[in-house]
Amino acid sequence: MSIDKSESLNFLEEIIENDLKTGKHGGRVLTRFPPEPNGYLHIGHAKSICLNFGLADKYGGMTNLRFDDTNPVTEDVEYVDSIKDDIRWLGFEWDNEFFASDYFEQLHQFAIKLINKGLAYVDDSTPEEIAAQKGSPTVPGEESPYRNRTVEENLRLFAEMKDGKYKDGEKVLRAKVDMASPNMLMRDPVIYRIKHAHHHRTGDKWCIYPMYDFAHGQSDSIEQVTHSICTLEFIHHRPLYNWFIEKIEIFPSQQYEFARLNLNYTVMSKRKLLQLVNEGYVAGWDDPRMPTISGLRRRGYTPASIRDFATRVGIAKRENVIDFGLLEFCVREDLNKIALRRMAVLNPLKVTITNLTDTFHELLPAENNPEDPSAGLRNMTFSNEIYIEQDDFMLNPTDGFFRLSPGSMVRLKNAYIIKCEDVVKDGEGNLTGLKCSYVPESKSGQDTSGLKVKSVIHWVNAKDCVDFEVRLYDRLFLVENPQNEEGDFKSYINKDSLKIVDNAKGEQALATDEAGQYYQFMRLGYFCPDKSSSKDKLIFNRTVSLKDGFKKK
RNA sequence: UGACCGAUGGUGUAACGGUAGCACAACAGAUUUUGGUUCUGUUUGUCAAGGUUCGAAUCCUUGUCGGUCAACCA
Repeated sequence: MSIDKSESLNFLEEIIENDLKTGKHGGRVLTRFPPEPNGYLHIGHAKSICLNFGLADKYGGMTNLRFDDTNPVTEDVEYVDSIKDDIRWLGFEWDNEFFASDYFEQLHQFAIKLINKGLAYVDDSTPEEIAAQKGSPTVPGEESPYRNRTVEENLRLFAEMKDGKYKDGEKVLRAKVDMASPNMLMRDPVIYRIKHAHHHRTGDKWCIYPMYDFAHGQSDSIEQVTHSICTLEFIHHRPLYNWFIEKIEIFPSQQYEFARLNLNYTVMSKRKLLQLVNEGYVAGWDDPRMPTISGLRRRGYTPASIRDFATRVGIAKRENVIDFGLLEFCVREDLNKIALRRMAVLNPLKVTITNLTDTFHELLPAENNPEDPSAGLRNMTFSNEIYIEQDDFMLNPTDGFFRLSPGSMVRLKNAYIIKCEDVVKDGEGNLTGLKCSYVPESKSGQDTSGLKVKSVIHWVNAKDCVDFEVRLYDRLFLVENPQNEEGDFKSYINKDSLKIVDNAKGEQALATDEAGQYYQFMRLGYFCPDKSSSKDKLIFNRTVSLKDGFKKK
């Protein structure tokens, strides 16, 4: 718990530091992360997780994980498990694991207490009638004809609701607040509804379930959460949150709101992400193009890079759209320090070294990571037949292209300088290979040739390289803000967001490295094995390309 | 024709009445056996109009613009 005056604080840190200073809650800080188990977590949740756990960590507090499972029809244990996996993978461990459904008994008692205080009533109106009673933001609501039932009648009816005497939708319990409030949420909100549905934890014990507003704040209060942090759209719920806590007379947790994360070229609502999954636009919640935590993990993002991103985007109350490039910056920065360097060629072009015999074989040492000498060296094999990248050769080089072209020289990374002597074409005039000579005295680290070349390119030994598949990903959407465009957001999906390269060639180490590595394929980008990759069929996902300093016109 | 929240470079975010700073992006240069990394430098900003004050991004007023709210979702 260090409070450094010179560091700038976000508004939540200011609130907490002020609470600490005034001794509120005896200096205790308790936050919570409250997902509903009805979908997978996404990068926006990661921001919230980092915020809640980060704040507790910074100020010596604790964080609970609480599943907000008050709607059994959309929730499932599959989601509970994935959420826990994702939080742990991000690097956080919660102090307590709770479920709002743990509190159904207490919540039920709270409802009875409100009825007894004349602050809640059973309403027989239909959903349409209730909606009509609510009025509109500019027109005050009108009271339900059932609003003034006696306490005894409300108690009896509510008990009958609980006992399953009524069908779904037949009756609801409403809080008696103020039908004329300018805040729509205060116009006698529904707090309990009948759902004869099986709950993933309480089974068939209940057929009435509390609404969000009647569960969230009370759950915070039961746990004695001090700082209940949520996103901006809940700001209108705060008066209700406080009203229930005041009327039920329980621990005064307080709600604070911050702006949710928006990322350009993607969507960030569980409902929309679910559509992409269900309608087959992506391969699943963990498709590497998805902004889900599981998708980013499969794509090759590191936990550290996501935490760093969550810090860099900042915490404030204004709407924001973060450039996807910032996420890419964060992952490149992390991967640059830890990724093993390997050589791979995505679009192979055969090169025959003319002044080397067919039996020539040499081992050449190569650094595993120039940013980290402790990563050591591995050997690459070299022979008279290699593959280079097609993009590294131009028959008629444009201005500023300083790789290989007829007559030019480049260095093969960690190996020798070669000179392009001739091109090989098939019967139809298509380029099928190159003939190059190598300079024996130009060996990497022992170069006595005195030659200076403008470029260094990657390569693999054609005699022992491994074949594999590479999946290249691009942004999922063609427009920056798909949900703000006309029509269906799915019509803006980028059809070319996945490109499969099935004839990539890699150096032998790729076949023998232990699983689960983060790689940089030299000059190409950062890659990781896909979860479907096996010894028999290697498959790599491109996490992100390297920054390209060579801007082609 | 309501209520609430917000407005600082292209994008984010600081400055808490006293020099508008930082990061990403962009651009230029240096270094480089990855056109990567690293390093240096440059461009770009306080929504508007009034007011308070010696002094306003900051306080006040009005306006403008953006967001949110009318699920038996969370």
